[in-house]
Amino acid sequence: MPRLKIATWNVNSIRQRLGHVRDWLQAEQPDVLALQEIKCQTADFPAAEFEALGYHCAVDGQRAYNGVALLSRLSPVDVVSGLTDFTDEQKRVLAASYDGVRVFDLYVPNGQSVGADKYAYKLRWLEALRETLRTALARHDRIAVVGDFNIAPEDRDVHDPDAWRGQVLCSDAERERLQALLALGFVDVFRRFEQPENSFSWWDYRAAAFRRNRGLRIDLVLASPALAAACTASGIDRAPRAREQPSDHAPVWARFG
DNA sequence: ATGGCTACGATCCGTAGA
Repeated sequence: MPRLKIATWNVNSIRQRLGHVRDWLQAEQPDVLALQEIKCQTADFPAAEFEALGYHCAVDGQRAYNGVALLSRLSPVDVVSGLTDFTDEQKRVLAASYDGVRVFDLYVPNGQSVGADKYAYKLRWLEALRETLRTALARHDRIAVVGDFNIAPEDRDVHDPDAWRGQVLCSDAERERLQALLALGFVDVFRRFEQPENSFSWWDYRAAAFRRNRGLRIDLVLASPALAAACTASGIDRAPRAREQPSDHAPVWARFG
């Protein structure tokens, strides 16, 4: 089992957040950093900036919305975009292997509101994800599934569970689909370790939500059984969220091996 | 008080996020 620090960060535009990401890479030295909402075409991704820091880039971008990228110390192997048997114009999934560890970078659809067309798309998308991961488990022992899941797994992942109950990101149907991933054997490694109460990974830009710690934990690191057994630590780094012009998400990381 | 803020791509507002 290689020693790996794997992290995920929804950066809400890589062009707006280039300085923050560069600083965080240098400070935290992750082996793999999965980015979501890069919001640029693949050709416009600032790959040279990261290559200068010693990172390889695998990118699946699109104009204005969505877009995912994997930054890594090791060269990515067997890079695959998208879910299997699910046609999608939206760039939300990128997978690659590093020293025998398969990493899936996900930007799960937001869903807008319960009952909306986008919500139905989100649920279908999560069902296709389950099939993709079920197939992957048959091929790979060590799998990390990381990203912006846009689902708060439990009430303790929500600053005000009563206000959020039944709302998008917290609805039973969404949580059931997340549980269906865990039922495949994946582990939410953050909860394998002692964590502060009210640990969140996203805070609304509005109403001073970060200062008041009114957030949700919706960015996750899931690990297959064999990889979870090698997990030694996991956490959320709130520091970048406290900076000027932050992403609304914080980086979430886990150490393996 | 059902909003608040930020980014995009188009303009000076609409779409989207969560």
